[in-house]
Amino acid sequence: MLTNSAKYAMKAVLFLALNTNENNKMMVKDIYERINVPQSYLAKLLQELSKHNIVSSSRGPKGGFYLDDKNKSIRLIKIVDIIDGEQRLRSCMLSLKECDNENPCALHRLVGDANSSFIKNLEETTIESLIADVRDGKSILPL
Amino acid sequence: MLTNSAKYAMKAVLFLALNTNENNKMMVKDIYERINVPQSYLAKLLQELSKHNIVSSSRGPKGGFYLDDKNKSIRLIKIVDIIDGEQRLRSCMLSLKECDNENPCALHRLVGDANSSFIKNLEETTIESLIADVRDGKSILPL
DNA sequence: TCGCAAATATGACGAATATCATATTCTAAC
DNA sequence: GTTAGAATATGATATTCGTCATATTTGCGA
Ligand code: FES
Ligand code: FES
Repeated sequence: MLTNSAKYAMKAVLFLALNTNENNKMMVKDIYERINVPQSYLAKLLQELSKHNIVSSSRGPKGGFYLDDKNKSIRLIKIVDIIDGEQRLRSCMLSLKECDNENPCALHRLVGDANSSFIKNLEETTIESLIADVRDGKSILPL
Repeated sequence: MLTNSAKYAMKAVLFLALNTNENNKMMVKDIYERINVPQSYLAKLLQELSKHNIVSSSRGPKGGFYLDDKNKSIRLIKIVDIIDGEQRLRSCMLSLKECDNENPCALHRLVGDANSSFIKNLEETTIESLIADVRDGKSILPL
C-alpha cells in the first residue's frame, strides 16, 4: 500500500507540522531520533520533499526544515505521490490497470471501497487538519 | 498492501479453480500466458503453493497443477500469508506494530476500517465462493 | 569578508523482491 | 524396465527499496 519511505515522509511532515514554523526550524539531527527514522535516510527524504515544496528549508546556521502555513495546507496525497509515485497506490489487485468499477476484477469487492476511500481521504485531508486530531488527543504520532 | 507475488499467486489459483480439477490438470506452460505471469516465476509460485497444499500437483506425463474440492474450500488469506508472510498485510500505516484502535496513529482513521475489513474478507472468502462471481459474470479475472 | 553550520547533491552499498535458467526427481504410459 | 514429460529444487541475475556516507553549496553571524 504505502512504501516505507512514504510512511517515514508522513511521520516527518507531521512532526514538522507539530513542532516547527518560520521562526522555529529544526535540523535533521534533532528530528530523526524523535520519529525513529535513520538519520541519512530522513535527510534524503526531506530534501526530496523540499525540492517539491512540501516542506520548507533554509541552510546555514540557524537553518533547518520547517513548515509554513502554505505548506500546512498541502494535501497528504502529494506526499505519497512524490515519494512512491502516483501509480503504486492506485493499481488494481490483480491486473496493473487502474480499478474499474464497471469491470471489477475478482478481488475488487473484497477490498471494497477500502482503497478508493483511502485515496479519497488522502486527497481531501490537509496536513493542517490532520495534526488537529493529534493536538486534540484524538490520535497519536507513533514512534 | 499485496506484493506482486501474492497477486500472481491469486491469479494463478483463481485460474486453476476455474479451469482444472482432479481429471483435468494444467501445466505451467499452458497457464502463464493466459494470466500474464512470467513462466518461471509462475512455476516457482505454484511450487510454493503446492508445498503448502494450497494447490495440488502431479508429475510426469499427464501431470500438472490443479485444484481439488478440498483446495477450493481454502480461504484466500492463506495464499497471501504464505506468499507475503503474515506481517505485511497487518502492519500499521506509521509504526511497525499492529493497528491499535485504542491508540490510533494519525493516519488510522484515514484508512478507516478499510484494511481490517479487507483482511476480514480475505479470511472469510473461500476460493470456491470467489470464483462463483466470475462464473456469474459479476467479476472478471483480468489479464 | 570569512568561517562554520546547515541543507543539497551524489553515489555506494545492502536487502528484499522479482525474474530467469537449469539440473534433478518423480511417474504415467509404452 | 525404459523413456519422456512433468513438477521440484536450487541458485543465479536484475531491479527496486532501504540505508549509509561524503563532498559540495549556500547563507548566517562574527
Ligand atoms: S478492478 Fe481489481 S481491485 Fe478493482
Ligand atoms: S494505528 Fe496506525 S494505521 Fe492503525
